[in-house]
Amino acid sequence: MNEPRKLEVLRAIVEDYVHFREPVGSKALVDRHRLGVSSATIRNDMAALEDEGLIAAPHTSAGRVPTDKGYRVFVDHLADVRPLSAAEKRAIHTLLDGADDLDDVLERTVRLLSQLTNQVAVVQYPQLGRARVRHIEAVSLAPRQVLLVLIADSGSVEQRVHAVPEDVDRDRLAVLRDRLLSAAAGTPVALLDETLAAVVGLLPPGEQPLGAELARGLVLLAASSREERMVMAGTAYLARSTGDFLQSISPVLEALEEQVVLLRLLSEMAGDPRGVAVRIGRENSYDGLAETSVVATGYGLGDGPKIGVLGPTRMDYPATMAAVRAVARYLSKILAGS
Amino acid sequence: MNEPRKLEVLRAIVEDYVHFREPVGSKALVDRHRLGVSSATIRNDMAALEDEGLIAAPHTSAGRVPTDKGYRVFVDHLADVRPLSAAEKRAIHTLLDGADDLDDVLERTVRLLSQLTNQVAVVQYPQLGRARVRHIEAVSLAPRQVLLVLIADSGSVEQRVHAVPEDVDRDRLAVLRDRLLSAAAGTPVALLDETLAAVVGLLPPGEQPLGAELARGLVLLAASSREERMVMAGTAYLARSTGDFLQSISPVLEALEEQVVLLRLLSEMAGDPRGVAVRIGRENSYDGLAETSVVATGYGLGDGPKIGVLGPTRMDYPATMAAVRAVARYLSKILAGS
DNA sequence: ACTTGGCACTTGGTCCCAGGGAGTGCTAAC
DNA sequence: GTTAGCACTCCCTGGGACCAAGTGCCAAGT
Repeated sequence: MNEPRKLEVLRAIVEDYVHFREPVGSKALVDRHRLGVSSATIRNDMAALEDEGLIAAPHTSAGRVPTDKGYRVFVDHLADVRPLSAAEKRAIHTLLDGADDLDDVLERTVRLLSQLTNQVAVVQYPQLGRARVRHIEAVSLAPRQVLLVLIADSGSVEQRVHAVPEDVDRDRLAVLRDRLLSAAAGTPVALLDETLAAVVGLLPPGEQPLGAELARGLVLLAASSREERMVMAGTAYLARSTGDFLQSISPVLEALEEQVVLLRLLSEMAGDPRGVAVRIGRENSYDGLAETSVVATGYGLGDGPKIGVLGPTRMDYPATMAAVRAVARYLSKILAGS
Repeated sequence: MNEPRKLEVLRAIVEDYVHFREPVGSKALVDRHRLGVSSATIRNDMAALEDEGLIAAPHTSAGRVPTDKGYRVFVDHLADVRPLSAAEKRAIHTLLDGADDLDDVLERTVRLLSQLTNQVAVVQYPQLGRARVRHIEAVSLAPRQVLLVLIADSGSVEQRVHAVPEDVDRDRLAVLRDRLLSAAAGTPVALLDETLAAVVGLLPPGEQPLGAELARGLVLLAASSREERMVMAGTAYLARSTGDFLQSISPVLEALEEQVVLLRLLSEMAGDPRGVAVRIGRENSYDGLAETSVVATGYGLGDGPKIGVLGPTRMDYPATMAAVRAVARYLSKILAGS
């Protein structure tokens, strides 16, 4: 058995199936690809591929369709991430330049990615956890209400009104805030807890309860934002990838609303050597996504927040991977610059 | 012709069609409702209703289906808003109590409404425009970067980092902020523009450029938040209302993503005497929503932000209207209390 | 003036059947 | 290891018959 050719056949099947959206047979294969052998030979190869579980036939006399495992082999061994076209690169630049806010940047990014891939795109907000504290603010609104603001060097700003047990005036609050800020500035948000606890211990006894309460509020703030939000766009594409896929659109929409599910999914996705991680069909532990693939990668520093695309397993992996990677890179650049 | 009975027939048709999701014929009608007359009589009534454009037949030998106009008459003259069941009321209380944040409240509310109606629910954020300024904060982050925070008595907090043309130190900024705040506190956010302009004029000449810049930033902040956000939940229900409706799910999803469209739609919706506004099918100017109805009402004070539900024209209007109204009332109460 | 039973008519849905097409697996020969 | 040929399987399509549901209308009844 000719191993390289067999893989070539798999590639051809995947490409044709993605393109024409219907099972592909041996004859069509030799017609459309220069495989240099006859359809009978291809049939033998296909039988072997089927034995290995890489392709499957919906019924006896239909062509073959790639299985999740088949896509996996395709993605791992056969797909080269196709570079974007010049027009696409231009689109990225024009759409993303001129955004101001972090919110605005993410919003535009996710729309862009969705349009590039014709699929649902999601992007995770930068995690405060990995960022460092840039600024802390505490403003007294009412006698026992304090507005706490936590600003990270990732550019994100979190704020919440926090109730405190005793009345505080402006000046007292300002002093406390300065103490907390000078201790916390520059420390990773993830360590805010210990850092603040240490400072509170050094406060004059009379100030300790209030200080502790403020510290608690700030830590809560950091935690509640680490419990992550995300933005998404392009849900309409789900409905447009009609056909058999349509029955399963409802669970997918549910998954998209259950942000917790999605967030876990994204954070589980380890980057592969080429920098883009792919989860195919049932590889996603979540049942509602059994017929969907997720292509994602991190952006920003380190193994940061994720950005990705979600679509039917029958998707154009090389193109999608390229788009995700390109957009993630550009996004990283923008965030680093601002 | 017996007018009251004709309307009764219309009601029966609407109810049955909503219930069984298939065209309803004269015979089925007399079987399921105590109309007291024979099917032939009903046929005559139905012919009349069809002449008036209130119902239509998909094809010659099918039953009749209400038209948009038919639903309109039903909603205006035949539907009494059915009170919620005790269980539903309990659900509202348990789900909404215990929310802290404004974000959290709205999030829970929209989920709740979606579950109550089995449809897509949307809620608009409170508009800063109608609220009054409670607090203004300006924090210098870097030499030429100031974090501006605007807090309204509606409970909403808007913040953004704003670039200023000259270096500012803490104290100078604090003085400026106090001037701005004391002038603006209590004025409607919508009038922030003029109010601040007046104060800036009274500043010492050296402070005017900076003051003007801060004022500009605050006005921008107010404006950008008035340009409104919204939360939604239950998109999965769209897909579940399967059938002929499914083709049109894609435009609906698009409309939901185009928040601008939705926001305009909601704000156009004038309350009707019973306090809940209904837009049926093509009454929505937006094409993508030609087969969807929107049931909405305002919450909070006056003709405030809107909360509503969106689903197929073939929906249970009385139940939906009741749910929307009940949830809106409870939401108002919660927001007023906090 | 309504209401009603009866009846002819229309039409979509379903079931069945046959034919065609696409594709496969296998075998035997190259 | 490759290829041609062939029998076989199975889906899809279209046509035809049939049925059920529903209508519109008319003539008769109240």
